[in-house]
Amino acid sequence: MTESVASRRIAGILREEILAGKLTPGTRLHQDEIAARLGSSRLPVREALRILENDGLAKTTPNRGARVPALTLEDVNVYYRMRERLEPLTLAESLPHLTDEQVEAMQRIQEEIESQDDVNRFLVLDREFHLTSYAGCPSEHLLDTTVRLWNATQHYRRAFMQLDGGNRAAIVNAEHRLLLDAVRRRDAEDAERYLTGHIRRTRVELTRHPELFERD
Amino acid sequence: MTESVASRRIAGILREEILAGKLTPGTRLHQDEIAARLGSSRLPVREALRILENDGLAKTTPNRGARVPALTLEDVNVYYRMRERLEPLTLAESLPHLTDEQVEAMQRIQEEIESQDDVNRFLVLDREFHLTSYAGCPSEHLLDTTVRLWNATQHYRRAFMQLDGGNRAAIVNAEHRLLLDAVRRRDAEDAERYLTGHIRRTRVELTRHPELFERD
DNA sequence: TCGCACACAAATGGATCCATTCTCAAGATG
DNA sequence: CATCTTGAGAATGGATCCATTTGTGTGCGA
Repeated sequence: MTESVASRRIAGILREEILAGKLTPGTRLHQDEIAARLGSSRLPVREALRILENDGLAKTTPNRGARVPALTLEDVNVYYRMRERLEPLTLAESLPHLTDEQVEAMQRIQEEIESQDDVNRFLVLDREFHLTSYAGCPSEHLLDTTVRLWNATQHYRRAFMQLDGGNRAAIVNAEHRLLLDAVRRRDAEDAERYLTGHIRRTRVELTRHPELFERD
Repeated sequence: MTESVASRRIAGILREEILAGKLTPGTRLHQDEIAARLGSSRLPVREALRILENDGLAKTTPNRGARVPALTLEDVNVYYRMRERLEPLTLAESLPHLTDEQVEAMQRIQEEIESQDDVNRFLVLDREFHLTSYAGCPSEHLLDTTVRLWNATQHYRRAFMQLDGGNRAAIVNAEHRLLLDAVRRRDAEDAERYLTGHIRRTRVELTRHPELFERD
């Protein structure tokens, strides 16, 4: 068993299911059902739900159980503006510690992004591209916070891409190319600028589609 | 009973004790001892520790229990730089929704800050001053993240103030006055600038005292 | 026919008990 | 004499059982 503690194992499984889109916002997370499905008692499930709550992937109400949070347009807008401010810091912290191998990995990921057009594959690769650029960040807490923001908004990125994903590939690729070049040069100032613009443009486009979100 | 759920009640009590300095970084959090002290079984204590972990006020290692995290100078430095980027956003979001009564409350708090010189009282009032300025923030998540950053660094602010708190009161008061004036004018640009400077100056001074932190 | 109330069912919260893992110290062995 | 091993004690992790709360459905009354 790779993960010795059941609660972390269960949290990991549920996290993957939520990020993969199998559990969508609004879905009720029944303790009994999850415990039976994953072969444990309800106790580690309860702890797993707390862990997911920390990740922003579950929201529990006392005596009323847990759900995958359904965000409003305003919620997602704020998440993205937090990302615009925080992720450039994460990247700047990471840059000096990034190895040449990691930069080459980003290069290969970007090439694969440009050579295919499956939406779900893009989501995986895009996440990998950016998280690789943060891999050198020496602050565990900053990195965790960054990943949390990615996770909490993952569903809405997917919904947006499935809406009209293809026609913006050229813009994304140009942004990634500029970002990658700045990273390769270890130029934090340029990298921060391109990253901020990348996140901001995505936010603006994403919030043009109110139909993707909960009503207030 | 004001708090119907035991785990939240216990988490609240422990949070207060940590913020008040009764439980210092490095302190081991024994499930049995806490359960006995607060009159419950170990189960809600375990959930409370998870809740505190989300707040950055506890860190649990599988099979080895929980401790109040002891931060290094680099950790606190990063926390503060996250604050420099995030809190101006929180304040800008809050500003349009702040009531005149809340601005007056900030005024009264600042006056009390200037009229006394007890370190612990200052810590409480300073926290109240800033959190009041964020009270209008419509995004629960952004506000929670902000409070988390405050909580996680609270101990080191106290240690710093107890070191040589008094002689910097004039600077803090000037910064607060400028911030309060910008808030009263609902001037987000000025408010963000003064707030960023306030946090940054505190970080620079704080990190001049490596003796306050864990060695790496 | 509509509305309120009571009751039953289902899900979560908490307590107790058992299993597992880690720590630490004492003793044996090279 | 140092180091590795082993075992006892203690603390955490997990399972089962019971209590409490919530939500829903049915039946009675107006």
